[in-house]
Amino acid sequence: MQQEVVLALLAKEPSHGYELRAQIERALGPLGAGFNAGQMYVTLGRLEQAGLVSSTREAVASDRPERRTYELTAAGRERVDQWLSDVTWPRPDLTNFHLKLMVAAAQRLAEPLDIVAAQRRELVRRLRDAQRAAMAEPDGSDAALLLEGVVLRIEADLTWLDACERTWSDGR
Amino acid sequence: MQQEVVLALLAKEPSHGYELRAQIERALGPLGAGFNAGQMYVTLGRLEQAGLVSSTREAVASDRPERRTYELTAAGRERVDQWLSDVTWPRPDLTNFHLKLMVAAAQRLAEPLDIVAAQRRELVRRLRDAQRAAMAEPDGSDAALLLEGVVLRIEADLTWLDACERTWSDGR
DNA sequence: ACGGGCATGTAACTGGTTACATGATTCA
DNA sequence: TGAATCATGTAACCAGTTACATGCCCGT
Repeated sequence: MQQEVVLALLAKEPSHGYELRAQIERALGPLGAGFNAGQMYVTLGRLEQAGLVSSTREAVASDRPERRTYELTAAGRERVDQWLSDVTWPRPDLTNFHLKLMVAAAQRLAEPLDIVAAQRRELVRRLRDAQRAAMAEPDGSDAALLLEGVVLRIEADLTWLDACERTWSDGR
Repeated sequence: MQQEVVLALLAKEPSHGYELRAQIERALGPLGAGFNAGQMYVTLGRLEQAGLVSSTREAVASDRPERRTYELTAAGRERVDQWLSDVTWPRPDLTNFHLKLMVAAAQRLAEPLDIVAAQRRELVRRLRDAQRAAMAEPDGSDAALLLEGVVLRIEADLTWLDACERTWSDGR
């Protein structure tokens, strides 16, 4: 799990690995599912190594198994502040698909238009899934907002596929 | 550079590191700029290690400095075929930003709406840049098509930011 | 007795990225 | 002579990801 995400969650309150993982799965709804449990501990270990978090072994009496509580250090808090004011944003990477079309065309291994069509089928499928998932979430919830973003993205990508089709259907 | 991209280019014709790098920069227009030269050779080395490409040292007579030509192996060609029929697509990752708003709100370190505003300024800036770059490219060129995709994505993200603003401005 | 949830961890792989080093040729 | 271009490489870092191992407690 991304270090920043973990730090972000710890910014709210100290917690332990298992709980953090559960929080992510909860907070992200259907999108947060399916990652390896051990990952959390790898990440936490590295963050501690880097001095961004510190941990204390909790003596949990005759409670559940032993656990280790993590909290942000000063450096960790600073990093979170930085992160909050950071406006980087993942750059769209369309070059892969673009190159796929070019290679297919150059080699005559596959019709570019077929590739576009296959990709569109996939995105339409995902769009449907995302819309369905969105409807399952209570209106105005976090998950619903996230899913709205996903839907908008996919729609934009589908529009781009249309443009690809237009460009590749005449000439080339 | 992503292994698949390199394989894709080699699928067209055998080539050597320097040329591949130049091809990428050319093929992707303004988007392909600014990555470390040595990277190419790291990638090629790993691909060779994996048996996907093979190399021969070219004796280039009294031509330019020594160079090494790479070509796909059978396994490499198979991998390219696979890649062509592969319809995976990068999942939009909006969770980072989403979490940023949640943490900011929970901690009262920053106003969520300020964060949204800052992010919007950044994206508007990028949109402007992308549109300007698109106009500089000849109509119907590869680079123009790519940039159109970039523009569509950014617009979708801006629309999503509007939704974020709406959600976070009432209540919470 | 055992399955499932709680809880933690580790060794290893993978792949992108960087900083840095080397050296030839060409042209002003 | 010295900058620009052609050309190749390497050691190291960083972070995400996986497979796997361990062990407790609780309810059936």
